[in-house]
Amino acid sequence: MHSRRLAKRSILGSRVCAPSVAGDGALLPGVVQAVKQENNDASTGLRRNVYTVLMQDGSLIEYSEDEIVVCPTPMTTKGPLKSSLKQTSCNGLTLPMETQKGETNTLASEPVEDPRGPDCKRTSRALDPEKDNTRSVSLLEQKRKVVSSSIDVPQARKSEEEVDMDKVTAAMVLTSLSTSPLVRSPPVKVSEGSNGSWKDGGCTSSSHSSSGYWSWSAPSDQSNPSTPSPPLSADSFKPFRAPNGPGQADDVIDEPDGSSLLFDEPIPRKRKNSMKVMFKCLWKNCGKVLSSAAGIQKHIRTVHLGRNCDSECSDGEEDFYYTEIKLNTDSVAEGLNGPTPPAPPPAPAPAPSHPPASEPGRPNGGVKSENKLTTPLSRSAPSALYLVHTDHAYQATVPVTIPSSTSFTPSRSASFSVSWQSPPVTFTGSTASPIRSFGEQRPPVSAVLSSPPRVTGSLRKSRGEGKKCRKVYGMENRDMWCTACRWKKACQRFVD
DNA sequence: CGTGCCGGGCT
DNA sequence: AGCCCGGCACG
Repeated sequence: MHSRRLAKRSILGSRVCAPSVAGDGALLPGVVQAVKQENNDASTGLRRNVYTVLMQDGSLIEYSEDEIVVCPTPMTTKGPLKSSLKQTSCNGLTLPMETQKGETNTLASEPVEDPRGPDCKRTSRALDPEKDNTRSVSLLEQKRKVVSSSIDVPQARKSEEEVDMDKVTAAMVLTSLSTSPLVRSPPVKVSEGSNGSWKDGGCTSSSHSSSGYWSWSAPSDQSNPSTPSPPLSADSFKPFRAPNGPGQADDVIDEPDGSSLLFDEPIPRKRKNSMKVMFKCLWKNCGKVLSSAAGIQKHIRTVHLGRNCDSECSDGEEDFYYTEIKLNTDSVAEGLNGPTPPAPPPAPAPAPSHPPASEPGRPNGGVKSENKLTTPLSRSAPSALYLVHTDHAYQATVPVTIPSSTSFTPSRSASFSVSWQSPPVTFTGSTASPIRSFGEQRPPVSAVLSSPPRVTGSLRKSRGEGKKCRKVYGMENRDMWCTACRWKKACQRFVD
């Protein structure tokens, strides 16, 4: 677990400057693509890191850590490409100018030696495991700044464990938001070369997040008591993805309590959380549902994006075209076997009106059988969505349109705001044109007024129209009703 | 009038 | 909190 984390927060992707091959002493910018340790001093057992640096000209060169230095300024402040969406400040070593301009943030003043810098712990470990290298330190510090200036991290707090979890959580949010695989693995594709293609750094975030509205109040701080919407569970972060790669360890970590948070809604839910995660293609008129992220990515890549290369040359664009949905296998089963299966609604067009379900974006292994789940359940994507809906009873979800331009490159210079409270995820600027991809998106307005759509006190909730337990099971089978129905409360099972 | 479910009472 | 039910409102 730890080893994984280390890898996750590694220096990979860092911008550095390294002496040119020409040997003229000039320092050329590059991005760390890989790090390996070499045991080149047998006597002392000293190990040194060797960084494989992707140079601006596209060449890959290995340098020892003494040879490279942190690149003082980003080579590019523009054209962050897709990375603009990637709020992964953790991995984000690319930082917007503003952040670097020594704005004194809380952490900057922290002693560098302190390995417990809230957000850089891992980074530091990964970077500088066992030596005291000033350059490394400076690199470190830079990173620290990056991170801390992007995210407001409380300085002193809780136990280390908690801190850890928080970080994990935060990372989760970021990762899921980023919906980018680039974050996970060092890009192999380098062609764009010198300019603006250092997507790996991927975290030019803060400049965009300015308009962003990050409700960090996540699980612990549900500051909006009147919000009926499900709280931000650790799970909810994952949905978007984190299929393969570094995310794994953390996913595992969060799993246990994530599920409990998952349905933390006013309604009691007795049923076990037997969820199945599926990935649905959001491409217009497609709606293909696959059981693995890899599968759906591949599908999108090949079918919609017309790329034939494998995941390695993916630039992550696929991520914007699919969403994760959660199937409550319980309900499904029940529906299928029960007396009167809850017929899926007419399914208004592609209505991923809900943020992709929340379930550990657990790496679903490789490309599994793509049809395996295209069975009863998945075949009807609508029903899947339906189920997703039912889990958020009171969260009147209003399908919305997002202001989107025609650009196909999803997140270029996009700014967005996200509120975990209720669905609103709003985009400004160009977004993926094929349908809304980020789950629920609403017009900015509603995002700002984060108060969820709720029936106000006096207004009685208009009665549901769908079948309810009573109708479905009849009075004689009262024991089959959902508890709410039994108690004459709003039915939970067949939510409209 | 049947039904969904709010509000509130009881345990 | 879990359970139950009177009674209102909606269709």
